Amino acid sequence: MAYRQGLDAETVLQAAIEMADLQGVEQLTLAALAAKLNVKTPSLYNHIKGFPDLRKQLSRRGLVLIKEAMVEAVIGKAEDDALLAAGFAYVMFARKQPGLYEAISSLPDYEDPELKEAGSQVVLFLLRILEPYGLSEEDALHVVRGFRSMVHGFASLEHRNGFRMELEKDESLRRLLQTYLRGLRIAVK
Amino acid sequence: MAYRQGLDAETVLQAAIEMADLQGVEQLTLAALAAKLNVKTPSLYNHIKGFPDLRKQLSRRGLVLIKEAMVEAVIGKAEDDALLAAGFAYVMFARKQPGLYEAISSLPDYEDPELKEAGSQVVLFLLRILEPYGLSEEDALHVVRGFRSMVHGFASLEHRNGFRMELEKDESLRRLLQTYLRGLRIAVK
DNA sequence: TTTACAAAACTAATATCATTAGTTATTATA
DNA sequence: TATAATAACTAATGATATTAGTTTTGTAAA
Repeated sequence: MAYRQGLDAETVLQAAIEMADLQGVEQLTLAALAAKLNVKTPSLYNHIKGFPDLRKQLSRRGLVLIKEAMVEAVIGKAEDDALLAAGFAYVMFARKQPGLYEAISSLPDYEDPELKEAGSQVVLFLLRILEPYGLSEEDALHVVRGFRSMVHGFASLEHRNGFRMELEKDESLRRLLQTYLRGLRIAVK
Repeated sequence: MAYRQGLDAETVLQAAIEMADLQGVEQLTLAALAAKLNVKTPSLYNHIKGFPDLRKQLSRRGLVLIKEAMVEAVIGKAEDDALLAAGFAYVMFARKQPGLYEAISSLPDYEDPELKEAGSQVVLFLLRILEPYGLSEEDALHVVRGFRSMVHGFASLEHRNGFRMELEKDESLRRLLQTYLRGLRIAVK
């Protein structure tokens, strides 16, 4: 009805994030998104390149935010404390923004330069936390892979209700990370 | 053209698996599947309930097969050796049948009874391997969650090219599992 | 052997998507 | 004030899954 709704790219992205978080990234369609924004579907094309592009933007935003959450969480912490905090921050993010997290983990094409860059930031952050451990570069990279596998696997399984037993989930995560870190200490020292 | 193509539910499922493994589960559509089977799309409905049902069947078959792969891998092995072998079998399965693995990890609804059952079989299998460790039931369940997180996370990241550094992937997986198992030994003994 | 029925394929139609082309109204700028 | 850029629109297209109804085929009963 009203021309000039006042939309811009960021507003569209925010609405998409909200919709993904609330109803799952599968339910995110341009049709539903346009309706939410009181606009006809084709109007969205003034602000996004298309559906795949929107999905990519979600992934990128998710990667940036999850890294920021980890950075915030490790303030004033080092070594095992920092890794534990970073791991919990990662999983908490997935809980709080499930749609955005789904967007990260169901990536369109990871070859995209912007996504590559955002992913690298996560890796570089973890490498910095590992510095005090005095690992070789190769060793540190293996640890980063291990850490990412643990937290992503945990968040992913939790998100799809993969943990159905009556058992405290935070405790499972704490034990997973601490058991790994304990093993790491022995390997090192 | 020819009536009576000789299709049945299993043939349709196999073709779907093949298509998912070859081109990714995103590319799996009823239209493409019907074309591959030399049949019109609506004909598929004689053998499947619909698209969501087909996806569910893929997930279930994947869960069954990945559990069988782990069972086969641990023959003649126990404790750490068995867990390591099971973990590698899990990841190898994801590499060999990427579409089927995607189907497992992008599950539609995990609340479905058949999927629940298939998932439980995986958990029960892991619990049996953990028996010799003499853990309490609660401890064992935490370990199962940890193990599943590690291998699923690793397979998932690897599948989407999440590991971009020049670094042997099998070695990363071996270190991840062994580091965790080492930590577990200390916690226990 | 013939007939009847169930099942597997079909055609046709609908609804929901994303996307593109072309149009109109609004805002900003020259 | 006039012009240009832009954000909305309508209309149309092609792909998708799904349903309804039809035709053909295979099988089992009479």
